[in-house]
Amino acid sequence: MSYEQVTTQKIASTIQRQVNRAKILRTLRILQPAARVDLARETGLSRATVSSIVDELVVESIVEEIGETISRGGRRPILLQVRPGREGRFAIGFELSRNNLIGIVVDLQGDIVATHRELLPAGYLEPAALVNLIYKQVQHLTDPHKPLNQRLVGLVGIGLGVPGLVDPNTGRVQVAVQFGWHDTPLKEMLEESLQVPVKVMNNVKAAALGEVIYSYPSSEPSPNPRLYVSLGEGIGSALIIEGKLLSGVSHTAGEFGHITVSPGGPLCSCGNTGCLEAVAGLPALVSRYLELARLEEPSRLTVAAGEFPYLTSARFLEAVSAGDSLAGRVVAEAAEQISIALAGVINFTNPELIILGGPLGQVGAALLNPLTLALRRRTLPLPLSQARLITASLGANAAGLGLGAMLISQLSEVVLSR
Amino acid sequence: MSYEQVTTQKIASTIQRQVNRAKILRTLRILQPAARVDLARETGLSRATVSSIVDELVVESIVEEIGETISRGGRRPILLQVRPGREGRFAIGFELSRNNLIGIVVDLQGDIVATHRELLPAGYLEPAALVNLIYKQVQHLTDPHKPLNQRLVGLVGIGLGVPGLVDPNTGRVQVAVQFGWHDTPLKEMLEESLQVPVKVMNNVKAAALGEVIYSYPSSEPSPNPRLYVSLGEGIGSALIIEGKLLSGVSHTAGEFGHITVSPGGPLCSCGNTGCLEAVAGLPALVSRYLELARLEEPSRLTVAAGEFPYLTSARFLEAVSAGDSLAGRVVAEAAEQISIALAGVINFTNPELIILGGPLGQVGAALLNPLTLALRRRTLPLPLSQARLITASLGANAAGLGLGAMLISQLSEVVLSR
DNA sequence: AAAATTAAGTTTAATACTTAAACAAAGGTA
DNA sequence: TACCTTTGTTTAAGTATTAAACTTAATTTT
Repeated sequence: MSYEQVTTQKIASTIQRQVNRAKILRTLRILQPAARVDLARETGLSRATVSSIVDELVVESIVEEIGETISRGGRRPILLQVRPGREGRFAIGFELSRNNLIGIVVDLQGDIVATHRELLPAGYLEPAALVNLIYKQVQHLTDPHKPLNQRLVGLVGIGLGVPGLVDPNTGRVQVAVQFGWHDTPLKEMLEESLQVPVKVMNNVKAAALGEVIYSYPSSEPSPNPRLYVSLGEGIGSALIIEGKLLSGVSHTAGEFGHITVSPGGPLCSCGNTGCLEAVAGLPALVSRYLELARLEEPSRLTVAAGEFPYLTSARFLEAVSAGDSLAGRVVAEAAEQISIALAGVINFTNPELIILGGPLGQVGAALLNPLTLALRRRTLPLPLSQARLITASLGANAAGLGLGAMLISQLSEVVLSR
Repeated sequence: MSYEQVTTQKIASTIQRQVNRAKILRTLRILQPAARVDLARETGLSRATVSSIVDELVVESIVEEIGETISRGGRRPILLQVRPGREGRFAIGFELSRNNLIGIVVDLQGDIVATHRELLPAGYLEPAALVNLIYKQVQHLTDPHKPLNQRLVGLVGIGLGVPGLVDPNTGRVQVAVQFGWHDTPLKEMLEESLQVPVKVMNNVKAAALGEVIYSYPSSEPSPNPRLYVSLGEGIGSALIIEGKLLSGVSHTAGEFGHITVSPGGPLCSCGNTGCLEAVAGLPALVSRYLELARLEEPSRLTVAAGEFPYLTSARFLEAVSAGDSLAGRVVAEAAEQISIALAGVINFTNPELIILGGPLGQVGAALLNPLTLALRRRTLPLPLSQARLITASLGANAAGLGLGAMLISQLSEVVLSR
């Protein structure tokens, strides 16, 4: 296997070495461009050690020299940087949704090097067919100037975000309703096909990782919780602590849509009553809009929203953005309900950052204004004052970026076994 | 300072050494009693390395040889164990409450070696007075057979649980209403007085640590979330992941009592309406009991609960335990409300263990039966099926044990700087 | 312009650890 | 008694780090 021969990184034998390698790589990613002295000063290691490790990293094409800089009264420092693009190390993150497969190449600097979007054929998607599709996309996404058998050189791994319940440790998709999958060993299949490490996880969680990592670029993972909430047809969330996702025993942590916000309220698909999703998921908002319209202003039904059976979530969101006052009211009502669940989670986790994503999460002021007002009522002052509330910014790239960045950052992490 | 000379542990210089030391100590604590071979087999280290590190640990009186065991066809293995009692290393955990200061000595095996309970003088307690009290208790709690200036030899550190808002990193008590403290640097004061490392944290969180650690004794910290909920006058909780407490940006994580469970319900002291604490805190239950009693069965007022002004939380709980049906109804109503908040947190964190503590949390079936029924309605099936619900078991020792065990376990942890 | 100084990076010698392999100790088995 | 096993220790070789010396290459001073 040419891949293994060329890129298998010579495993730094001692833990000491691994720790120092990781330290240097992390420091360089933050300080870059920087000289060996800078790394020595910042890491506390001797210049000799830094030299030795940097040499290793250069041989492994993880780091490169980019010329000298001005002297400050002595030998010129040689500037180093983490190697950008597909010449160095890179990772590919994929997001699978009902209709699309989006692939994103992330380099060592965390930048996007290439993207590819592919429409999926309608109908049932076999796991094996997906593996094939990804195999082909990987060819598209890798360096076209390299010969085919060299394309995977430098690929650290690939990640895949799947809408469904995934065990991120085994990479098995336990349930993916949209595709009718049950206990599908996607990680295994992909690793066999591509011969690179594969990470499979839930797509919302992958998106959360992306939004969180790129919300404070190039900084260290924070020890404080950061929360990502996705508001759309369904409502989900993810909590990230020290750069790691909270997964839970059965990998369902982050379940946000089934928090009870209206005890005794409408019946939810889960069997409980008054779940957030049942009152503030997009389908519920569309129904509520139609209900109010029929009651109060039947004229609207044909103007902004189209005939009764044709009001889709997308059209509803357009109406909100266009400033439709009735739609605005519906969103404001939803904000009230969302605030109940969100205030609970803010009180409970005391996060430093909350990122609102998903179609509804990104409609802007129509949601944010009533939501922040309601949160002020329902949240304890201290945790609320520490929580920055922002809107997601990566769009459809979030999951791919999250997975890519995660794989990249694993290069500068040390895992102490046991 | 004789303390420093005798016990300062010769800092194992390299990271490699630290990691291996920690690995061996952790393994021994689990396998004990065990021979050097066993440790080598289990840790994957060579017998030579194990010998060298064990020798070090014996010199530092952390480990001791306890004689030979039967041969299996060769030289007899020499059994080792972590040194028990105050001859080896030990830690002291204190819990401060309104009326008591409880101190507990925990040894390397996690066992209680000594305890001391002291009634606090009524009235305002100066921080300096507390420091003095603790200083004296430490004398009581250490080995009476040793000369005074040798008593602190082997003391790894002391911990203190305080009812109030504490920054566990700086050890400053930000607010402790019961004692009228504001931004009090207790850790600093105690370290200056005692010359040992001090950890100060919130008492409920310390109790959570204790209950969680001792619920699965001697096992490794789980990567899955474990939740401790304290139900009493106030309602609080703590979430523990990988053996570490979720603290939050402003150290208020775990706030459970101010989750909205009854939107538009009764006004809470925090300003919000329908908080869990406002409807299921003990004062609310007492009021509710009196309300129902007056309405339905005025005769009870003089029987089980005493005259109107004399029904205390304690008496109410006695009535519950005695099987008073009206009190049972009140608790069942509270269980319904608690289930709303708890279901939300179970869905959100997907814990493997939930420990109910606090006076109300431990009343037994009167709470557990309606609570488990309600949880079944409000929680998603998968997370619920994975969550084991148990009752706290350490009583007043929980916080002290938690702090002691935490300090002890830090001996076998490696912190990678930066 | 030569000499002195400064700074970056490399080499070297000393030190610290780990490990495989040899060895010693102390038992069993045939 | 001879031989094998197992535990624990010692030894020699290999891997890493570091302080200090050294090299390289500039700037500053005289």
